[in-house]
Amino acid sequence: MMNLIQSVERALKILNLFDDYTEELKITEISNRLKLNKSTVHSLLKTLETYDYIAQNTETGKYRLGLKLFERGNIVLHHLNVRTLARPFLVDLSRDTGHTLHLVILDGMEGLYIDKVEGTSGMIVYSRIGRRVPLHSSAVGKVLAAFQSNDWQSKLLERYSFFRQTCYTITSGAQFQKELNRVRENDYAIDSEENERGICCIAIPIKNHLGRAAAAISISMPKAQFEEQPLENVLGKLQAAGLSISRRLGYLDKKAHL
Amino acid sequence: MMNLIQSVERALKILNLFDDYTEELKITEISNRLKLNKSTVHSLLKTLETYDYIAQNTETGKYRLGLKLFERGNIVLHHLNVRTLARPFLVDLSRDTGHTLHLVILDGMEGLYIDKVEGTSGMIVYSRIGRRVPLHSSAVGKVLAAFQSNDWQSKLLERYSFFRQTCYTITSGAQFQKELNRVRENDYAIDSEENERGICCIAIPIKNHLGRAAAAISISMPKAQFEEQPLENVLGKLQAAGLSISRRLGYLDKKAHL
DNA sequence: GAACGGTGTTTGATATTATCAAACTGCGCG
DNA sequence: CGCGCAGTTTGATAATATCAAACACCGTTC
Repeated sequence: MMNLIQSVERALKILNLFDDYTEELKITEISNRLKLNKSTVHSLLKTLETYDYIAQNTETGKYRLGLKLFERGNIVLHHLNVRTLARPFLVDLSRDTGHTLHLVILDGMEGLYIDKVEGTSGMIVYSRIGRRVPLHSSAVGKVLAAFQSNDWQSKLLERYSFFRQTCYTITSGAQFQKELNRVRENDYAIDSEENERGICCIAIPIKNHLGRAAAAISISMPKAQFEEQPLENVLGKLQAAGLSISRRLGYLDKKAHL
Repeated sequence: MMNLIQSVERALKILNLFDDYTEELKITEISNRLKLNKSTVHSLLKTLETYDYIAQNTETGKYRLGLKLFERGNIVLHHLNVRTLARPFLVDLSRDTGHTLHLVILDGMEGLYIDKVEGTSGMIVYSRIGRRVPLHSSAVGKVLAAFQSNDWQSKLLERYSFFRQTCYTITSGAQFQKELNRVRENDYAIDSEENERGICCIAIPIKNHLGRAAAAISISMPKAQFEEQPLENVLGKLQAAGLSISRRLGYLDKKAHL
């Protein structure tokens, strides 16, 4: 098909190594993990450093991610003005309910957290801006998938692997298809311990001018609280916020043809 | 000195092209600007795209920055926990005063915006998270430079170019040195139309355990408002916030030896 | 204080690999 | 229909990334 450039690939693989490691990496560790010669890694690192994509700790000699990534990342973010539109709503919803709110967009076959407002309850939610979340086991994922075109959904179902996260996770394409249809009808999605034990979420779509989901907002809470109060309490507030944001994005309330 | 890897350099230069251009770029435009062969650029772009650092608009064929940068950028951000510490203070200060607040860190010989809270007054401040600001013409820049080591300052003054931004900009090393000494004594800095006509700023340092500036916070307002009310009104609030954040970073109130 | 194990760094011969021009495809427009 | 202008693919060529090995440095250990 296509010839990728080896050295660039390797450079990007180096950047990707820092995925879960907030810690700094030694040059030898990088070369071991990527099975590359130490001096090759060194050249790559020095190139990345020159352009500020990597920085070296002058004390220890170890390497860490550079500030350029941060700078460039925020330019990307600027494209996604959904975030600035949504933020005040997330803040309000979090204050009203005490729970944690997330804003998530679709990226390939995953959801990508682009904003988060922590609740006051202090419940720990395993998420972070920039992290990813599966489509089949999360409320936001279901919403994002539900409001895409039928063609997109078919392609997704062909390729997707429904790995199990908890004992409640949806693990078949047929089940997921039914769930998506239900989400389209209801205009919201539920995750009841399907992604993480003890945690339940409600999510609603942010729709664009085509009626597709440009993003999804979710509220996360412990199972107990989710069960003891009626769904409508919080769902109404979520949907009101979702509609306001969607309208500002150009959504026109019409029935979308997906 | 050192051999950088050409193809990686070129790939990073492509990413850097998107600096001020939120618009998408055509492959031919990229090759013109970097004076590279079209097919070379194509290979580079496809490699970057495979790793999600570049994305192609399927409609127009044009290229834009990819979401991976956003993801990686937020990992960098996570390192800088100054931001999470400072944010609530910025929000409060903005609500109290109605003005725009900025959080800036030192990166090389420039300031780098890492957070911003817009004021309610609706005044337009030309800044954005990820953007850079000169050290010699901004209040935050003066603060960041003032609270570094003497060695660092000497090196800065040797190399720095004091370009003019407005008719009030400091344009000589001697002047700047005097200004830095004043900032060290007062523990705050002023920018009165030195960076942008009509805009004045007050900035204070966030200090680390060594007494160095880990970051700076500034408040921006129109010249008229800056002149009509006494400085102390807002300066006191800023300094209180600065001290709280500095203490959480390990600052111990002692006189630093810089 | 000499030898060791651990860093990151530099070197230079080698063949792999990125590069370029040119040809190709596909789209929109007159 | 044919022109112009996109992005893409091709393949010969030479430049360039790569590797192993040697180097320099810093602590530790004997």
